[in-house]
Amino acid sequence: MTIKEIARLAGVSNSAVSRYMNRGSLSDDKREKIKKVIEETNYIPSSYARAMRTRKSNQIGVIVPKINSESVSRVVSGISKVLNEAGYNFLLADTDRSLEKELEYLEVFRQGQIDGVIFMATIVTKKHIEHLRELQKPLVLVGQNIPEFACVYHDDYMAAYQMTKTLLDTKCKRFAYIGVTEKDVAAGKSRKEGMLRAAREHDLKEEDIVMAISDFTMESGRTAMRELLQQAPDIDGVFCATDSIAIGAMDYLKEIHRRIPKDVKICGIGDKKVSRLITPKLTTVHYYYKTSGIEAANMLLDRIQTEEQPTKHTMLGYELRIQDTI
Amino acid sequence: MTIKEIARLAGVSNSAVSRYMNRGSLSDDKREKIKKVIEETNYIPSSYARAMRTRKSNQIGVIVPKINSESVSRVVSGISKVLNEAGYNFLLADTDRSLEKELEYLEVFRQGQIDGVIFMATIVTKKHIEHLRELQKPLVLVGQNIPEFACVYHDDYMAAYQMTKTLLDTKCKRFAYIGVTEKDVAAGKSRKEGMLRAAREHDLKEEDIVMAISDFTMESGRTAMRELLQQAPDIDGVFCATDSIAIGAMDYLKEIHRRIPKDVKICGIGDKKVSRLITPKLTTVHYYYKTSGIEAANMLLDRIQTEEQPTKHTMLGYELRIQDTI
DNA sequence: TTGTACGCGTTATCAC
DNA sequence: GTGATAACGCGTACAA
Repeated sequence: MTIKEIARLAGVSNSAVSRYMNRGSLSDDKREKIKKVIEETNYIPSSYARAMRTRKSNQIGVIVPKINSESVSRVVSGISKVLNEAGYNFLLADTDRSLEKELEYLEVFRQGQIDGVIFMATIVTKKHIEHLRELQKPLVLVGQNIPEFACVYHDDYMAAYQMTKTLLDTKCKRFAYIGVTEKDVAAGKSRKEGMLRAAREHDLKEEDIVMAISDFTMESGRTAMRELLQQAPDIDGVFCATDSIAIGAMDYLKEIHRRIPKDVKICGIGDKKVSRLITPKLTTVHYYYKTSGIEAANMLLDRIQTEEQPTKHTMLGYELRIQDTI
Repeated sequence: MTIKEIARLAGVSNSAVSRYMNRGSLSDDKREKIKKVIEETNYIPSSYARAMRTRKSNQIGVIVPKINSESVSRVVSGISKVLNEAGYNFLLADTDRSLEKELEYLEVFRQGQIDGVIFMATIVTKKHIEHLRELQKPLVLVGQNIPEFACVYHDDYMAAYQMTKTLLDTKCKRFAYIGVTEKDVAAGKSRKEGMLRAAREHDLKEEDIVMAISDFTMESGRTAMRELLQQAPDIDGVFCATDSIAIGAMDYLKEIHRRIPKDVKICGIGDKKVSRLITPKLTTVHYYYKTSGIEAANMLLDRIQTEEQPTKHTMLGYELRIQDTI
């Protein structure tokens, strides 16, 4: 069924049918005729032709590092909610934490039928910046603060500062930090710097702090904890850049029968659901992941609908969740 | 940049450029000329025009009940892997467990630029069947077994049977079951029936079993456990249809100081990551969620590429994970 | 191998 | 308000 056939069957012109489907401005009798024919034939306009003609797909590209991760899937859930209500669909690109795949998808989305892109960033290289510039489509970053582009992110620096300060206030003697690569500015660099500020305020020098770099898995957090203890067996306070790391570290501490929080205090960032299920309950920082997805999607829709927008930066707050590991 | 302009700049015809972009059959000198012009101009063919012309979008629609759920996000991760490697993108539709939204999305995907659909089903009503029939596009269901359509699902009946049997073999006296609505055939009906078979084999009649219906949340599992204990305080064995329910139930049991597994034995299905993190570790059944996503995506690609396929049904096995709650 | 010409289905433009 | 017609950009049958 094409618009042409409908027009023929209804005894009107193509344009009349097109008007019927879109705005209006049509006499009532034609409207009736067309309505009847369309109902009889179950006519559906070709979204292919429409997209080609209007250069609008109503599709958003969403790039995420790992969909089967709690924080990411919560962000996506927020994005989904907003976009759907606005009549948009979205293509999900899961990069499995591969920087190359991120670049590839930016390219795919640049070439494809995509009205805008939400990019949940981790490590942002120069190449990333170049690709983002070349995108030439409305864009919002989630999770990282890049001045040049519109962003939604959390206050990692202050979150880490407050969490560390709270930990150090409990007067632990030997303080350790397990972070992630500083190439990830939000989770790596900012959180480390926040932690360092709190340490300084407690008269700790950087060289007094036992530190390790982990990746985003529990297993890696576990290993880091083990290695730190070999280096400094008297550790009695650990701040971890993420909950997964903290949970992995706790797992090891339990295994070697260190009591938490009596022997070792520990805390993280992210407030994963499991934090409240394990024993003892992990002290952590709540992040508004779903909200950040909602904010990002709304921001993107703004940018799509009204051009010449200034790049907006939205920084979300956080909330300390003091539980039983501190 | 259009194909026409490239042709003009290279001094060849449109079709030569088109041939260059697609198959080949072109003299080397023209090939060179075109290549040069394309590189200079950064020409990218319009995916809109191409999609319209070929009626292929290379886009798959994926409908899921809740993306921020561990099992669902694992399935999606599997789907993503396969589709991306095959050069497909996918639109993710998160229905938040709303049956209406499922129907809406089936309609959106029917009308839209979609080459095929993967539908992760929960409750399949007659309306669903109708919509699925009307879809007229390659389709694979995940998680439910509907004879009429291609499906990938787990052996819920046997998984529940084996898990329950193992639980009852530990000789608990008062057995309870917390399930989900039987409208969900896979998680509700099949698991219940598997459970019942094991119960019968242990000479338990259906009326001897204390039962409750929960939804898919921990909170609901917690409530169900509390209510069951009011009804039958001597419960010493609980089989839960999902891990989330079991974890919620455990949370309540711990709160009222029932020892697990000494006072009450408990187990679930799904093998969520957290099952191994809580104390005691939950005995459960491992499901191959990511694999089911991979299988479904491969099956769909088959159906897209070769028509006149018989509807295939793939049932995946499972693996008992006997841990500390039994 | 190469180029011409047309079709895909819609929306936009412009006369009436 | 209405209808003919021109784009939109690509792929391809067909003739050369």
